Amino acid sequence: MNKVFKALSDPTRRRVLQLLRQRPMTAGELAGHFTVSKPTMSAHFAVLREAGLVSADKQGKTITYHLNMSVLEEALMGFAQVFGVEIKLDTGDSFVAAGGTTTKDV
Amino acid sequence: MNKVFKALSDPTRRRVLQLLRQRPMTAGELAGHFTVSKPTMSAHFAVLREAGLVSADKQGKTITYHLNMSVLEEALMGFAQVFGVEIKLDTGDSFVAAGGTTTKDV
DNA sequence: TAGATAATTAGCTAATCATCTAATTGTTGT
DNA sequence: ACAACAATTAGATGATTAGCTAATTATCTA
Repeated sequence: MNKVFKALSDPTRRRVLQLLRQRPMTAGELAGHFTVSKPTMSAHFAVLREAGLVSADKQGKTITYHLNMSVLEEALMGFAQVFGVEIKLDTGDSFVAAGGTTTKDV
Repeated sequence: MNKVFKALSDPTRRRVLQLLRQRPMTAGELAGHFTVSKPTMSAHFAVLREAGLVSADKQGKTITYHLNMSVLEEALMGFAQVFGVEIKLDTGDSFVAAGGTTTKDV
């Protein structure tokens, strides 16, 4: 869980996740959105991978990254729980609630 | 907002926030919960202060820190919004919702 | 097979960070 | 005024981090 927070602490990495929210992208495509060098981006990808926030799929000579939304959600859930913040995750087809010692129904 | 995430990226600081969730505490009292030196804790407090996550009240020779729940909530809201995660904050007397481009009522 | 392309790894540097001890500031009580 | 106490600031150190260029690996295609 610490790795997730560490990964999220960098603005570049947060923006990578944001980009991946829309659709999976290759490493090069992602790198094109930033001014830093490709090897630097590669390092950012590695941090995100190790935190489990993204997964890499190799197709031929390109590597496509996609967001692991569940890991992001779990981190958010865990964090909210610790701070007693009611959270409802809209996973697309259902809601899951977490947090709040006294569950106030809405 | 970057300062908030940076502040949250350290486990010690996250635990400080957790402790302050229950009740305000003095710097010394907080430091008592950790094995690191008081100056180190003081530095952690400064990071949390600069992120706006805690506020300091000086009473005589002691300084009492308290959690700025609203800042924490706003950070969580902003983050959730960016990732399209529906969030409901239980602020004690009302709920506030954020996130989700398509608002599914529950 | 050679050249081009996508991405990573290697190796380095400058900056930031968590930590420590020692010194300083400000407040209280005798 | 002075000693004790709470906390911070000063200054130093070792570790981590974000960034770069150059080199490497793996794949595709002419």
